[in-house]
Amino acid sequence: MVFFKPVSPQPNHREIEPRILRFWEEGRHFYRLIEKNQGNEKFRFLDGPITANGPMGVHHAWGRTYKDLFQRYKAMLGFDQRFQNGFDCQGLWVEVEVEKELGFKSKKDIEKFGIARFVEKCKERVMRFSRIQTRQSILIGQWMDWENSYYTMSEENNYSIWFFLKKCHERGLIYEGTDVMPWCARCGTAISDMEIATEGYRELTHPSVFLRFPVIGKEREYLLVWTTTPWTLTSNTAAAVHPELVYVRAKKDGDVYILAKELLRVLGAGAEVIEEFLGSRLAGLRYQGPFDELAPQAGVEHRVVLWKDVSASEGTGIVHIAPGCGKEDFLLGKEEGLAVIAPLNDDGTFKPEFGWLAEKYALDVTRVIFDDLEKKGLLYRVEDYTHRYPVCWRCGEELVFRLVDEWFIAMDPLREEIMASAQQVRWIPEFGLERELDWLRNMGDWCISKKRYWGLALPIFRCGCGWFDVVGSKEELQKRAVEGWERFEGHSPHRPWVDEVKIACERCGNTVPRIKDVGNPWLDAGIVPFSTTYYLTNRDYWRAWFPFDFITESFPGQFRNWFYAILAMSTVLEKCAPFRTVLGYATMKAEDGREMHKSWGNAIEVEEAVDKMGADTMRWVFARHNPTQNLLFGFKVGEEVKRKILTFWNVYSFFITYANIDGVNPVALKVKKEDLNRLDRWILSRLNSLVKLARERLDDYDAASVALAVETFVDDLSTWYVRRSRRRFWKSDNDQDKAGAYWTLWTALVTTVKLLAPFMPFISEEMYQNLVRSCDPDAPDSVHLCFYPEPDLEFIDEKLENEMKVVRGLVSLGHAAREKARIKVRQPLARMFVRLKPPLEQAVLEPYLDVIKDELNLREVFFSSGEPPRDCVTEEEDRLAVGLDTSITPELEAEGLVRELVRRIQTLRKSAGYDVADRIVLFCSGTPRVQKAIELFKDYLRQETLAVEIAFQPLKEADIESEVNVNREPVRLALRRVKPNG
RNA sequence: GGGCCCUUAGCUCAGGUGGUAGAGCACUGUGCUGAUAACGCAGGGGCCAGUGGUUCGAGUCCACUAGGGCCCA
Repeated sequence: MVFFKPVSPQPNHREIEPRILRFWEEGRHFYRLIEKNQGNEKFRFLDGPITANGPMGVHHAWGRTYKDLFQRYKAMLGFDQRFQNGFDCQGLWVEVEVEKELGFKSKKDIEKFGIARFVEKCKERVMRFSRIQTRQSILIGQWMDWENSYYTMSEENNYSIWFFLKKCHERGLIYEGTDVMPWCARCGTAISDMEIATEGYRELTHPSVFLRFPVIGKEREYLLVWTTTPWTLTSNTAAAVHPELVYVRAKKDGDVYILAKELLRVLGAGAEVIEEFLGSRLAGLRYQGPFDELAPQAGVEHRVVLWKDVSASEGTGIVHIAPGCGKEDFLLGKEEGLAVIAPLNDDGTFKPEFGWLAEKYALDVTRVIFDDLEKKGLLYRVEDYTHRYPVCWRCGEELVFRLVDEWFIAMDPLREEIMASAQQVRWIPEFGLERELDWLRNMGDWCISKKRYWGLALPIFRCGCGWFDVVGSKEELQKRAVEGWERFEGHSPHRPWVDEVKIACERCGNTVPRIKDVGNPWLDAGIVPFSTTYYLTNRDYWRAWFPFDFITESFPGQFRNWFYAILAMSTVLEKCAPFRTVLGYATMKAEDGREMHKSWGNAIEVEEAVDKMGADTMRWVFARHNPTQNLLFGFKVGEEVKRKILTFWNVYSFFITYANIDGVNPVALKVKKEDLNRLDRWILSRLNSLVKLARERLDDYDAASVALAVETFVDDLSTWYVRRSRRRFWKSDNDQDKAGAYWTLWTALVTTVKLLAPFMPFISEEMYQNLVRSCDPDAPDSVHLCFYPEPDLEFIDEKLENEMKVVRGLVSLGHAAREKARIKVRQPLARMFVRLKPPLEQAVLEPYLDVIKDELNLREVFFSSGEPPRDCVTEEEDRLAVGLDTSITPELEAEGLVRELVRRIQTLRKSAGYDVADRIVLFCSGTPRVQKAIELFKDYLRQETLAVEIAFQPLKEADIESEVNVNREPVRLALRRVKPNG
């Protein structure tokens, strides 16, 4: 009886993976897994939300592999889990893409289109891509409760943030501040530090200008200053010098210039130093500003101030200060009480009061400013300057610095608490903690507002009288609403609907609208430890699932983003970290070591990877990689990994082939431990050592060590266990030795398949169905419903494993000696001498003699403490030496000849299309030498070729005939299949 | 300017607690031919970035230098 489905020589992922997906869908295995574990001890995983703003990339698949792997592992251990996936929905990134779809250029286009319609478009886009990402995730084998994914645009999420902000307000942490912020004119919004530092700089070349500020009260005497942002000169109110730096007055072409001595070279040749002095002497010096004729400059007194941050490494050592146009300038201006001029509208154009510059875009006026300075005689020199300049991380537009009113959460009072939370967490790798603490030490106040449309509606209501309050819930809003509730009711808490609601000022009684701003999107992602566990509406549920045991995300960026947001928000709400362990992984690059870019042709899409290499292969590439290192991903590494999988598949295929021939049902095998031979016990020891390691390493969230150990094990299984055990499967006796071999190989395969299930869910399911379900109807009907293997310590025998290592080393030397003597393994040899490495006793290796003799085709192996006989071919390594006796007797030669013959006949069997178990009649004729060899090894020949009869007369009706040379002897061969007759 | 990580064979990477360098790919030779559009074995190829230290002994621990990456200012 045949138990197993025949196996193709190679796994076809294109056929297997979709079939297994259908199998899971029809069998509802995922939901049955959840039900099976319900009520057990919990494993709490929190999914960091993926931005649902485009198709997923292969780098997402890396993270999803970890997420799926550890959740599957914990599920196989029986842990109760939520399996909730998350989508990040709100924010500028979505708006930018929708604007592109609609062909919009600026915020005006959005307002014209209508905020309500625009917001609906944003929602639609998110829904579209969340569906696409879900489909992609299923393709890579991720098991999640897809019907129950969370969306950060949900009411639960938005109102939870309201609650959080109210908590902050109760602690007095929320304030409106005026600050100079990096500003994207196209997007019309400030860009926060968090966003800018991640990917917000580009190497750019701009024209820079040296210009002169006339010193008041002096003829033809000037401060020489330098700037790379000419538009900011319109708002200059001061010039800064370093108090301890040496400055000079230098004469050039009849004019006198003041600048740092070290930078005198910018004046060019012919400058003559009149005087040297410290910068501090310049303090208070008054000068004429470059754009005093503009209305906003009226009444502004320009003077020199002292500033320690002035550098003498570039420019002139005198820094132009415009407190309305630069962050540092603004701080300095505050200290020095300087006038603040804010020149730009939110679209980056000059305000109307800037005369001839009005409505011109700040980054477009460089030329006209130079011309104007030239006309006024203030221009000294223009030169190109290359520097890292901030750009909008979403739309790529160059940023300007703009004085704005934004809302902040004060972080100083929270800094220590959040740091304490961060220290409660186990960071993998460990340096993660230092990174996070470094960020926490240096972080500024959290700018939470954005002057945009699609996002969290900040629940801040501010009255013209200066009073403001934060509303903490929908219910509170309804209770306090004095206007517009009916127009809002029934809508999601988004713009424009929520803007209809107005409350009363508690100070002056006026009707107060919500501020127009939406929230920073990291608030959305930061609240999910609470919103997804119903913190506000179901405390019992929250208590059961909070804090989370595990999160895993890509390190770069997340220290200041998601890790930061969830730590900060959880610290405010519960004074603790919301997760216990975080596994971080590095950055994915293309195979050529460069970043993946569609335009460079080195980007790989998820679908393409799944189609070409298979989801399992891709997952294995990820799982075996050291997560702290950048991963170079591509089809080359895919091919390498595929071959490792193929080795395992070949062992599986080998087992199935012979188990079917023998009609073996492994479950019914009665095998006692005494039936197992040394190789069986060896591979079972290796197997159980592997299981033990897998458990230990996975419990420590270390998938790579397990994957690499599995690869080593599979190599041992294939190239040593199976190779040395083949004959036991081929032979015709169905004895206990054979049963032991089948049982051992089956056990090794099934256990490994279960070990691999979290790593490669498809192929392990495929193999499990055939290896286990085919012969054991009582077994769970999916490998993912099985219990994860437990090591049987009884089988672990370190001594045996070490001895086998020596044996394999010895065999390796034997092969090397044969190689050196150029005698193929097929030719039997009489003897090999072995000199062991001193502490090793010959008795220890005695039991392995058969294995060694078989592998090297030797009659005898002799151990000795001395050197091997002189006429031997020797090989030595690490004080272990072998000597091969290469003399070939006629009898040995005859045996070699028959072996060669066997090989030829096997090839013929194959070409004739025989099944491996078909019996044959064999015709064989040749020289007397051949005839004699056959006579001598007749039994061997029959056994190996499954010949029921060896004929020396030509066959009638031969299936295949051939004339060959065997060891230079001509031989005629013919085969005929024997019809099975019951 | 400060902090963190990395630097091992031509390429991609392994190398707990310090004890005479490993794998896969590629290359060369070769074997097997009942796992065969596979597989095995063998070989060449590394002063483990450099320099100092600790140690009987350092790829491994410490310091510094150089190159690469990330973060902060």
